Amino acid sequence: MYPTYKNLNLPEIDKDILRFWEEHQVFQKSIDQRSDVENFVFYEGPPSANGKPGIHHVMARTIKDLFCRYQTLNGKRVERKGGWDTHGLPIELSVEKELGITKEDIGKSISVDEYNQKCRETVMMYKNEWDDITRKMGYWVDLDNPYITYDNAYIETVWWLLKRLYDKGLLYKGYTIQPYSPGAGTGLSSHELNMPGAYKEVTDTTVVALFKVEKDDKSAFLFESEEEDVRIAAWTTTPWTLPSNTALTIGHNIPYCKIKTINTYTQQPVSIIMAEALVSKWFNGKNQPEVLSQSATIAAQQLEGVRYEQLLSFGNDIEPLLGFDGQFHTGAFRVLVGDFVTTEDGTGVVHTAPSFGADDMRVAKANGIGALTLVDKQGKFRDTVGEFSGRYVKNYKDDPDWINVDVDIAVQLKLENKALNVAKYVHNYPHCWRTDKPVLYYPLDSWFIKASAAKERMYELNKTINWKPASTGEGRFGKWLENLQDWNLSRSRYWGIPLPIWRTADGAQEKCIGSMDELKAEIEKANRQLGLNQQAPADMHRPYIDEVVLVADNGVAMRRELDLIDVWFDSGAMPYAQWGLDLEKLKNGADRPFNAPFDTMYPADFIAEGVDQTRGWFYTLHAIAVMAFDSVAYKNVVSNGLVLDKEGNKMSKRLGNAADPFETIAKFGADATRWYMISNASPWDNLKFDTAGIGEVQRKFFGTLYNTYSFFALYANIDNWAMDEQNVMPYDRRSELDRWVISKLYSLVAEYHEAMDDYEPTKAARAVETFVDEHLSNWYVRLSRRRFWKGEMSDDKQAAYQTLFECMMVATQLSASLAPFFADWFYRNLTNPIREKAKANNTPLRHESVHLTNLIQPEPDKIDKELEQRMDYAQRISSLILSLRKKENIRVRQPLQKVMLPILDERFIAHIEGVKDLILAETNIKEIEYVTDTAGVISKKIKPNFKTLGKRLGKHMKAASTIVGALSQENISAIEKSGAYLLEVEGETFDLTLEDFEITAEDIPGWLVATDGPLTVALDVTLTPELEAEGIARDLVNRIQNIRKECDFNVTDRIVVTLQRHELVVPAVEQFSAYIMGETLADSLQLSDSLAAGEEVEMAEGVMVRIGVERV
RNA sequence: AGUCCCGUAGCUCAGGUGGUUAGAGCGCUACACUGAUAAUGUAGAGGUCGACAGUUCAAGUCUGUCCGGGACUACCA
Repeated sequence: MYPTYKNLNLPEIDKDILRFWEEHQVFQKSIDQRSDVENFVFYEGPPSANGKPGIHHVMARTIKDLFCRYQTLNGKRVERKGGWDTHGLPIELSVEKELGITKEDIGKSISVDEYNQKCRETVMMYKNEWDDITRKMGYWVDLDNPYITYDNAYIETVWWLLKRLYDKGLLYKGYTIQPYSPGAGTGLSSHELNMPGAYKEVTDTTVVALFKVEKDDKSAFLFESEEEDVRIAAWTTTPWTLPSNTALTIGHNIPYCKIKTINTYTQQPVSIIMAEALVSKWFNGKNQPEVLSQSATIAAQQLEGVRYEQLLSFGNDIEPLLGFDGQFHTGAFRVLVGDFVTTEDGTGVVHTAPSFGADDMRVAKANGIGALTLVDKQGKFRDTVGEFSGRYVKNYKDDPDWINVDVDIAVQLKLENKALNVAKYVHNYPHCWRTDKPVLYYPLDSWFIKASAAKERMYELNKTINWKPASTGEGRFGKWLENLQDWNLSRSRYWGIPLPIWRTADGAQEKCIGSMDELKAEIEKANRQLGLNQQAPADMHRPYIDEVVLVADNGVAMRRELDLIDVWFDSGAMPYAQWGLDLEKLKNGADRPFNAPFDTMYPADFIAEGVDQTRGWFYTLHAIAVMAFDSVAYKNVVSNGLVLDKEGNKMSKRLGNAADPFETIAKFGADATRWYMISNASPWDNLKFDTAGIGEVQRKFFGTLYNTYSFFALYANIDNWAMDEQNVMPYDRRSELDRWVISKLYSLVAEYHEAMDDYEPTKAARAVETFVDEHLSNWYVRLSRRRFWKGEMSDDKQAAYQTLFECMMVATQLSASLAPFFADWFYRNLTNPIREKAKANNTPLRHESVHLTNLIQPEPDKIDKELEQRMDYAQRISSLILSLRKKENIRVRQPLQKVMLPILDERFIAHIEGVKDLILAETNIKEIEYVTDTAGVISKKIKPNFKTLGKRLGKHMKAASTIVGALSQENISAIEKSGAYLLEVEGETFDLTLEDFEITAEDIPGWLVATDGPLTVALDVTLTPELEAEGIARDLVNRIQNIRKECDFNVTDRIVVTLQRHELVVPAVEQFSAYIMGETLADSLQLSDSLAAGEEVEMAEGVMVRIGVERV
């Protein structure tokens, strides 16, 4: 017996199937039963378990899961090792929040040891939620043996990779300008700077400062008289950097000029140099100085090298900077030329303070300029800055009495005739996401990976990766690679992988450690040489590792560089670190000394994450693979878009519009949720998540499949029918309709494989949906219903059952990757009754789960495109006829005598003959008559074929269109007959053939006509008494069936019918009683003059007839 | 600021290489069907295809410039 259900309950199915999978270890079996020579390699991007899973994780993991399941069904072995990302600032932050401490407490009120211990505990805070959502959404991933980035074995592999890069000369220590948070006491990564809300709109005091030009040979041309006061104007939004100014930078192609004016603050005459394009911005406006005279254009080259007086001098020495020429320089107060200067705002001259801007540093180093760093790491002026000493440049201490030093500097400049303009300016500025204070750009020592050296190779290898969508790979990722900067690896933090580099105090000697064995050997060496008694720490984290002292070749002690490495390196190292180092291979100096099964698991065939990982995980995987092994890390990558709320807003906990994945799945089931997410839009488009859409999927797709099954089960149980896999009726013995749906089915299989192989899950899901809904349910089943309930078992009935079974079976397989629960439930409903037999015979349905079966493969010879074309005609013609019936208000139960089809093409007749019976049955019509144009009754419409004619006629097309449209019926007939036409248009002639026209039948005068493209039908709506009687007979069948149903009779119960003698029904009973009795399973049909019992039903408008129905 | 994605019916989306009535589903309205019935069919209303230019005989489709939504990246003075 096939199980039947009252209604479809997807969440309930989830639970049952989940239990089944776990009890029978279906996931494990699905991997084990495949050979490991047919690997499909998947990498899991590790989530961090210190945040709760959201609906967007369900999206990302659905994509991962469905391709892995597809490949499994397709015969591949797909291992899915899970992983956890355990390091990084978010974890540190949540610990600090929980403990109520700040960075400064670490090492004071809490030891680094305790702090890291707390991080280790906290990182798995939501592991249970993650495990739970993983199960409930049906994501198959191995969570029993995950890789964890804080494990020693993982860290050791990361060290090995770093050493490999180190040995290739790709690691270096550099002094660079980085975003730095004085409040937090640490540098910030670009990732942190881009956290939501980091960029805030702030109002800053801006100054156009005036730098007095020193008169010498170089600058002499700027002076018209001995006493002229010539100054260069430069704009800044950070006046606190002005004391640290050591240069001015101009742009090479920017024209400059000199303006004579009166300073509005001091009323003194002054000559000001700035970009010509910006003069109008600062002069002649309201409250602005007036231009007294303007010089001719001054080229940047003339200004380059001009010297000026220091703006605010406090007697500090210029700090030497290592120039690009390899020498240290202390040059200062010169005009430089840089490529980053624009005339979009400011004055076309950039105030340059090398310590507080990356551009500034670069241009200074290129030109032998030194620096002044007059602000310390706490964010306050050093003691040597006169009246500004000790003042915080921003309110980093939350001091209520804090006074903005920018304003004081501006005031001083005004008084000293050194300011052209002081104003408030609103702009976006990055803030530290932890302290909420503005970031400082500050020179810091840090370790870099010379990613720029591998830029070309990364770009080249990227071209071999299949990106979905392609634009992300070429555009966002490709462009990023083209302009690749070195990777800042250092983080001055506590909870992360320590940098494995030891240095002597003078930095002259250093050593990079690549494994635990190496570390142990080096420790022993140090113990011997330095007389220490150290042991390798059991935990490779800080603070233990910091205590290890190694020894340099010259016998000097070396200490570890205190930095940690960027957590992004952790995740990018997972292809190797998830397996760990193989000590044997390591000893033998293998190129890739990683534990098995690394060699068969690299690179990945497929990875997927959100598009926000493009420059995150996708990059770090690629960068490490290219730099360490000159390889790609993955061959196919799907980057999915965001999940937004239904209004299109970003989901956030703060706004309360974030969908809870647990709630959603509990309410709609995992499958409907998954199906909705994938079928609604391509995964790389943003999804406007609306649960109404899940409901729709539930009804439309799952409901339809369920209905189809219920229908099947109802009759299969009555007929005691079961699939006999070893005795299948050949297709050529099945009906046209059967062969049609089989053809459609295999067309679907081909389309499905193509889409899935191309990583286009949306196309695949939609194709399955269309088949199930339109072809299987709304055509095949609807037209076949009668075959299932009519009479005893026959070949035709067998064929119908087998065909329907096959369609459902394949639809299940094709749904299994995306809707794993429902598909398995469906599969088991269909196949459980024959499982034992299938096992005995070793036939395909022996598997206990659809996820253990072998996916149906495309079989081109089962596809009959001609047949599909025929059926398409049948469907469209039926539609046309039904629409005519509707228009004339003739119910479908009322038979009609005939329909006429104009024939435009001889092949058409053959096509229609094949599906004639279906059309006649569907539309309740007796016969089809083909009409050829010789009958002269059809009026036709003619149009030029724009595709063929456009190229030939070119600009005459418009005129030709008018001429062709005006052709008469006779002209059209002539063209059809001769197949040729001489077109004369605008003085030119063209030889046209039949192909150059589109001729359609438009109308048959006197008939009821409808058209759809090339198809036209004309309906004969004449009703004879006999047709009317037959119509009434069918109405009677309908009413009796309704009564049967109301009385809750079984489908197989036999009845006797008594009918009130009414003039409307008498002819029907006289002529069609056998038909009526056959249809309603009636043993007798009596007319009665006085029927008191029974039910009164309406036979026609206002005509009531009494019908008595009794079970035998 | 740069790079990329998106903008087609009230909503969610289709619309190879440009070709003349721009489609589907949902929703709405009306009618029909009724041995799949919390399903199904037919019909109707609903579109200046984000805007403006350009290329072309012909643009939803190609090019450019904007506008709106979003993501990522950034050293912006």
